[in-house]
Amino acid sequence: MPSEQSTATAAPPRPVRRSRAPRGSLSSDLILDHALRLLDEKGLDAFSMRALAEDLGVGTMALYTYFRGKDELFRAARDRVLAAYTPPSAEGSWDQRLRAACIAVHELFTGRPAVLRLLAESTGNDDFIDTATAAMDRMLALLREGGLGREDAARAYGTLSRFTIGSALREVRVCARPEALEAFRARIAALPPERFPHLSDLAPELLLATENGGDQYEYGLDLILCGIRALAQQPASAATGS
Amino acid sequence: MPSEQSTATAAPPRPVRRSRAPRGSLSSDLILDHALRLLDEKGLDAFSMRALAEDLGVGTMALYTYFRGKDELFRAARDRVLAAYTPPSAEGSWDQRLRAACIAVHELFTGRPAVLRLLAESTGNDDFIDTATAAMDRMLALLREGGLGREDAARAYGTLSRFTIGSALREVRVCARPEALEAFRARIAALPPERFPHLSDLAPELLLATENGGDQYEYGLDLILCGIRALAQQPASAATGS
DNA sequence: ACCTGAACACCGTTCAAGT
DNA sequence: ACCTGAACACCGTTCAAGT
Repeated sequence: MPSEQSTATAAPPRPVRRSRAPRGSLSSDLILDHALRLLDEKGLDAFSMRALAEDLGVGTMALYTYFRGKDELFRAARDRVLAAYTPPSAEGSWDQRLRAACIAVHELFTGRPAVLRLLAESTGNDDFIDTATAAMDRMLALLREGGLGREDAARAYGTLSRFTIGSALREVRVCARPEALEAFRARIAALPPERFPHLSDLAPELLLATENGGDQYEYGLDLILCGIRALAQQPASAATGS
Repeated sequence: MPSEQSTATAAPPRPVRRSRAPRGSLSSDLILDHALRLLDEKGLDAFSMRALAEDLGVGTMALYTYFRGKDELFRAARDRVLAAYTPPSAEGSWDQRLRAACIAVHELFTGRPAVLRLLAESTGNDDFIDTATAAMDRMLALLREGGLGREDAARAYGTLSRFTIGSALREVRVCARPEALEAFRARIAALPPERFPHLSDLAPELLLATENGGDQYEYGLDLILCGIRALAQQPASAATGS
């Protein structure tokens, strides 16, 4: 007789899994691997505990022996991604290194769209993993090395992190989606030029900027770094407009 | 006999609504009013079509005669909020007016936390309401007035909008939540100073910056404006680091 | 037309049970 | 201990029906 498992004559609508999953077939690491793959491929909205279990070929409740629930699983997935962060090699002046560090964080985020959304929506209530804390510490060190005062360093860091999250979010949600880009193009082309003269006039440039998401991040980063450098050359904290 | 409605002797677990809602009791505007109130009070996560219907005292399916579904209702709610935007009065130099316009947008967003999340998660596939488009056009006009080239104006606008969204998100998710602030305080206090020296050293300043979310926005905005002003004084597009 | 409840196909999670 | 299915309390939405 063929080796293929022969008890059922033809598979009815039921899922493919036939028997109990063997005892050691699961682990938190394996679960997280599949969860991140599912998240990257299908997106956060399509993710569910049931879908993840099916992807693993186990019953839904098997997941609950490794994670208290969906939230805990998501936090573990997020930490797994953050742990993968490796700071860029330290070369050049303090601001060049700061620039490189920000870009690395931004790339980490855009590379994991679903995890970015998790991060953006987190209330910051939970502990972060060491690598994330270390990255933060390193950026603060660079800002201090540049000569910024205590308060300026703290606030400049806040500015960089807010811009990085906002930027990565936009890239993931629109720049990286062909349909979204196409919709943007159509919308901007349909605008009545007499009511929105500048928008219509700058349409090609706006489109180009939207298509090249990564470049846009670096462009904005440089604007902020320009302000930070100005801060570094002043004795007191002052970046007020007038 | 008392006036209170007398058919039932004692109300069983069922909801309070007793009879059919009268014919004209509903309207898209009324639905949106309640939806926005619910969204602001309970948050996006607690919102559901069923909860909204109960809040309105109608059956769930009544909502579907006014909106095709949840997405359409959310888009209408978002547009209602965006339509409430009134640009600040035009006074001062171009950069002062740009600053004021950004702050107004930021305040609009932080005032409607749930709608902000909707906006941050939107793929940008859908049309925006006129007021939002007009605000965008006005900002581009100011950047051009400042002397920025076509490409610089487009990209500077992108930078401002990315920072504004990222900043508003952070404020809504952590700065405005006492529990989140408290968690942040506890976390930062528990950090081993020998491993994260700068983070520990700057703990008070980081906390202060997190508590004063709005100030943090203006601080970062000024950093970006500093970069934009530098751009305005140069002939070609150049904000590169070195 | 406007509003309704029942039903369908989902979801996260609890619980008691199998091995 | 590890894994299971059934069940519970949700969800958005379709559908046929009432007025």
